[in-house]
Amino acid sequence: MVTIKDVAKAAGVSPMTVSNVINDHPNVRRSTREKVLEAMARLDYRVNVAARNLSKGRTGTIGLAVPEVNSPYYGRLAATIITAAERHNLRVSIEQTDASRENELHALSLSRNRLYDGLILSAAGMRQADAERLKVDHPVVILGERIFGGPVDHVAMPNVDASRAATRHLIERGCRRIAILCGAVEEVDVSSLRLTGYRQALKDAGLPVDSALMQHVGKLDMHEGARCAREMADSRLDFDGVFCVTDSLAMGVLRGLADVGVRVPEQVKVIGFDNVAESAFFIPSLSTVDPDHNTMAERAVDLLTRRIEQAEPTTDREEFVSDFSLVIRESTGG
Amino acid sequence: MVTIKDVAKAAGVSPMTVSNVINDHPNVRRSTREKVLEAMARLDYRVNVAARNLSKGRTGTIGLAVPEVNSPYYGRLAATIITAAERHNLRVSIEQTDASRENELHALSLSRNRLYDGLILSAAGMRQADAERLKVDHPVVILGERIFGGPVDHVAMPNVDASRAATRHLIERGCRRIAILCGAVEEVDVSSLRLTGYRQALKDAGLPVDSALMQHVGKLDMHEGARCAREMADSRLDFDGVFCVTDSLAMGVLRGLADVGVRVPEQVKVIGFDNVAESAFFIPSLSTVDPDHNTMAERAVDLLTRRIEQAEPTTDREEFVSDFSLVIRESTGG
DNA sequence: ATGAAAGCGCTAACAA
DNA sequence: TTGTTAGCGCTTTCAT
Repeated sequence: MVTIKDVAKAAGVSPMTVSNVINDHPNVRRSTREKVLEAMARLDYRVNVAARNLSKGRTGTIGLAVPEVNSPYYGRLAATIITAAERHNLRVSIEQTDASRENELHALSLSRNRLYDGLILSAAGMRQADAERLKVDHPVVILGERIFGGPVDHVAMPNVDASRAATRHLIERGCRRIAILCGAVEEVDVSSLRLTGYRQALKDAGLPVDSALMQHVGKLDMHEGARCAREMADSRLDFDGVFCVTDSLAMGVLRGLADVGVRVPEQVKVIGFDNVAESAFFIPSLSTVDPDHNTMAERAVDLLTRRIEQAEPTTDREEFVSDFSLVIRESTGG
Repeated sequence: MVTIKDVAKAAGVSPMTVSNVINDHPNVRRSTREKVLEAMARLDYRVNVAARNLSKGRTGTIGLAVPEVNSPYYGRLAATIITAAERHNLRVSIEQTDASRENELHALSLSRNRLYDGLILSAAGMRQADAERLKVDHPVVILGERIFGGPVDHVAMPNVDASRAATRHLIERGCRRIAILCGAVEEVDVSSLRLTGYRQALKDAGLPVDSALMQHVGKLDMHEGARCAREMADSRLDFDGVFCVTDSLAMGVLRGLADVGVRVPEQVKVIGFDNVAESAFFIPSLSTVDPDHNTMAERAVDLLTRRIEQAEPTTDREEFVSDFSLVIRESTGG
């Protein structure tokens, strides 16, 4: 293993000078720099990042805890975050939490073990009551709709407004009996917030809010969407529109409705939330809400790096809510 | 920051004893262990992983270089690898290469920087001629169909056999003019190998190999699949079956054919390769090849950890090819 | 069973 | 501009 000392010896300088060259410090004479670079190349020297980290008290890595990386939504999030982190010269280590509270807390403790310089936690299992657990000695940015006003920076979606807009769109397209597919509604989360927007839109339009039209599923995935859609149709529930709180659910619904011969958008119109890549290619293509993923991911990384680089901890907290836009496709009549 | 020394002082023992406790070494008296554990808890001590890594010459992290994490195929691969690595107490740091040769070589150099204990490289840009570049001083496992017989362990898919089986399936379902959608065929890669299987199946069945039916696209993604399918239909190419070398391409093809009013499977049958999650939910659902992702990912991690743990480097190399199965769905007539 | 010494490879702070 | 010193927090080795 070639060390900085070996290079120093080979170049006839001190280890410190080699370090200065490696780190592009200004006070190195051009000729010295060249000598050192030549020696580095000749010996095929590589910095030992562990040693540098120990010395600097940094790891150069941030953690990203998401429920699962293999989903259109979190996959895209992870991809964007990795790319954004690269620009700050940070690597991203991924933790899959399976949306469990315990695993999310575990990810927090890993960041406390100084494995990461900071953690981006996409909370899906923790509750508002766990907010205090976010107070760790390393920077944390939280993503998602489970914890608001916590002790750390937070990036969220415009859940209520966007859901209201999505539902309003269905109404404008003539739907009068609009179902919503969401998860269990116990406390503040994706489902409860989007349900609120849905209710608001109905109220705005003077439509009744019928609890028979609120369908609660176990997981917000394609399987559940398909199953639920088939059940709704089989049970002869009267509905002409469906707002799904995620695109995965919505794609499942499209499949489920096709299974039982319900035509979309002629008989039932469907809209989702997330604008995942596949939604444009589904048949029919899926109308949806685009919450500006890129900005969200970049904002999260920016907030985190700001905290990492900031010398003294401060108590100000930033709450960032992204913009959104409606993407109208075939599933609501183009 | 609480260090091992602080704990030692608090517990009235030496730092070494604390270290022994942390690492579950046997030679520690029970009472001593308890004292130390108590002190650790009281001071809220956390090991400094960077320091441990420097000392041990390990990082506890492996690198995973994939073209992009936000694709159904690589997302699933990443998810499975992260889970498998967890079982070995390894974290996974993800590098996105965008399938570029340069970025893949860069990932190799990062692993040389001792950032990772080892690297799983899903090669999509490197060429057979680059095989020698895989000879680095840290363990590497290569995934994919670009480099065979290189200097490192290799995990691959049963490309030729599986493609042959997929094409044969189309023939058995009555197709006689079967198109193939693949990328540019310059050297050994996904496209060339699967094209070989396609040719073999045609030959087996005594069908002519018509180069007009071989469609080459730029990227193996949904956009290109849709575009190509529309062009094939618009150009009045005569075909009654399509074998797509990836599911992403195939989902695009389903969309493209729908755009121009071609019915699947009645007029044209379509089969893909990968069995990504979405393929079961597409309308029509997509027949495809399932290459046993889990085994592949686990095998890759197993091979890598074996190398990491092996004291002396050896020159034996393992070439692992996964099993496959055909998944028959609506797009080929159920 | 426990501890002392040395060092992993690097960099911050200061000295020359 | 360059070099010296002194660690970063941990583990390995060897002594006790």
